[in-house]
Amino acid sequence: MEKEVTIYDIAKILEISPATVSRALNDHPAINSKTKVLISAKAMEMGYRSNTFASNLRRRSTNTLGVIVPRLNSHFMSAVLAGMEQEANESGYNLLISQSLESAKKEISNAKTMFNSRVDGLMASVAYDTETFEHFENFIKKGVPVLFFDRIIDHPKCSGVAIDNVLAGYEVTSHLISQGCRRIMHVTGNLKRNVYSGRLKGFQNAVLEHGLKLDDDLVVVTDLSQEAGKFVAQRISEMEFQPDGIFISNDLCAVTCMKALKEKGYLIPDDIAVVGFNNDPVSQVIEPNLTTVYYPGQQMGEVAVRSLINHLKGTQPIDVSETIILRSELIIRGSSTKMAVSY
Amino acid sequence: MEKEVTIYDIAKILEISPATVSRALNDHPAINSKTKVLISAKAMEMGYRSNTFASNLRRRSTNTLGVIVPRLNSHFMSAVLAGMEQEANESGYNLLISQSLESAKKEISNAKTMFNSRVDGLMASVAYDTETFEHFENFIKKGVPVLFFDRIIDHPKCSGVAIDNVLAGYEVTSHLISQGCRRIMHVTGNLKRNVYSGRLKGFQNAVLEHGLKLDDDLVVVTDLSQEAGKFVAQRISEMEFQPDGIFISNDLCAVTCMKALKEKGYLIPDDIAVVGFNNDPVSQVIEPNLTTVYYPGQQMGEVAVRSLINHLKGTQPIDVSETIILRSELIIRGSSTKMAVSY
DNA sequence: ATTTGCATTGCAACCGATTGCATTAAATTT
DNA sequence: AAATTTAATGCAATCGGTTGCAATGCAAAT
Repeated sequence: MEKEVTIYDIAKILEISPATVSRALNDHPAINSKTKVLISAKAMEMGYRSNTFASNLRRRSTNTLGVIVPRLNSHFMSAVLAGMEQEANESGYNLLISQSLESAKKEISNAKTMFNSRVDGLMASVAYDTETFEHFENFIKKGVPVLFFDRIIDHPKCSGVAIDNVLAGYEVTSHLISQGCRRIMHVTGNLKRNVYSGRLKGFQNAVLEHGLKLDDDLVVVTDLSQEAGKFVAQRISEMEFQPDGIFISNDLCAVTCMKALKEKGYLIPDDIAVVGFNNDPVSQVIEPNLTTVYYPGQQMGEVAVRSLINHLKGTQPIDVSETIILRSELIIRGSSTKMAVSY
Repeated sequence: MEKEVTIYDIAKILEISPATVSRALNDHPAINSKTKVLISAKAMEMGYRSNTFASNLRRRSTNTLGVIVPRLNSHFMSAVLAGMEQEANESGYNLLISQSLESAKKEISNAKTMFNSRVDGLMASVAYDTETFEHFENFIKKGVPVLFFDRIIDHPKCSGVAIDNVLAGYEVTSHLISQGCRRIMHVTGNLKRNVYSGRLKGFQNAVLEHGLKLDDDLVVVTDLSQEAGKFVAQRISEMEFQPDGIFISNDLCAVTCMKALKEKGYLIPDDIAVVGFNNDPVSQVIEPNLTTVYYPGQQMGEVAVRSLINHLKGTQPIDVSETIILRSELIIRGSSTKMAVSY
């Protein structure tokens, strides 16, 4: 273990005060530019590196943003994280990432860790079964901005970045109806989460608006896992009045369901049209290709970080929360395009 | 912004010294157990939270592990990260994650950030075009352990976690040969990276061992992107002596290639058998399902963290580097199973 | 020549927890 | 009862930057 070079070492060698060294290295305006050059050259030469802790301790900020996501290993989330990382990195912030594994308990524990690590800001996409808000309240009390993304919680003091899930759900459903579907099933996740309740809402709006009937049997709440996809296919095959269209709130689940339906002999889209959500790579591999909703994960991550940093820098007042709605896009592919549409 | 509670506040109220408070909270053996109870109760009551920076500054350690990956948004990487996060979390460590986007330059800059953040240990999977080792050298000089995973660099002072790529490449190729393939193409990535050079080596070994001919035309170095998949399909269709099997070192690329080949009228596996690598979800969606090599991302992440922490805790001496080889598994599916094998 | 103003730099007190060493009180031994 | 351990706590220095305020020097203004 080598000894670290400190600003005191530099100061001693150059016979100036540590304060000047500190200011010079931080490009403080009161320092003569020649002195700055001299100091930074020496610092470089001596292999100096700033001690973040000493700095953080004194400045009371960490230059670190916390992120809590349900799962790291989903196509969408990794896109979000990639965007966050890129944007944070460009602004000189670090990212502290943890996953709740869809458990409220772990989310609370993660939040506590982030809190103790004194992150400057927190970004979270909440777990399936999160009910309370208490673990975020601490941050707000201390003036640490909290921003939700994708799975957001509506709170007057928290910003949010999401898509218009109601609209997306509405568009998907309208599309299915325009393709001739009259009995559409909707497979969704925990309705506590805005993403799922919103899409359901959009689904219901579209169904009603087109004069179709809402049928409780046609709304299936699952965990949207691949197993759930198989389960849904099985359930459909056992139904008396089978649906002619399905809207599944997750591509991986939708694809598994399609595979199972195909195995049971259903023709897609003729017997049953299918639409997913997320534009996961698998949607372009399944035959026929899966109609889905694209929404920009990478961009969502970038926007979230940018918004949070604006708050931190005071560009945006901290007590003004904003909700940013990103555009989503229905991508129509073979799984929902009935060739002969008869009205 | 509320005022933070410090050990001094607790000390003042209880009329004891801050030193005792500090020791009590850290469960120091020299402190009376009744005093401990008293102090921690008071700390809890006052909403005390330890200031990590003050502590880090004094203790000269951060409880943080750095991770540098080529890309966050790949199925494999997110599995690795999920594993790392879980294991680190359980051991009380935080994760600082950044991506190089396959650029050596960004990797170097990321390494510098990690270095300045004084991570206790570093885990890295190197970028496509990384040539130098210098940016890791700094860590080693300071006694910070560096561990490579998946895309590893062989260095006497660094540990590594990976699979046996030579063996995996050998198994894939032998399998294709056993299915009757006699002219096998291998599509791979930058050969500077062990994962690709290893698999190529295994490929070559298998080809030679079975008395087949090595043909330079049949080894294609690409970036393994989806575009590369299309490109390969095009190239095959233009070849005079076309291959009857392809081994592509990445599932997403392989799947795109398969799709393109199917569009061109090739029958898979009968005209051309295809094998990928990684067991990405798409491999089970493409028709026919893609034969591939599974290797445990989540587990790789867990093992990496555990190994690093063992080094840190001194369980494992820091100057003893180890290379852990995880088992990979060939998963045979339809894309490479020629029904009638004729010898 | 004296005053005023500005540009630089230094002093010294923080930030909050940790820890070697000293101290005190209580328990044990002789 | 005196001497010696042992247990428990306190003192004060330390980790390395940061920053309000004071001090210095020199040029411009009066």
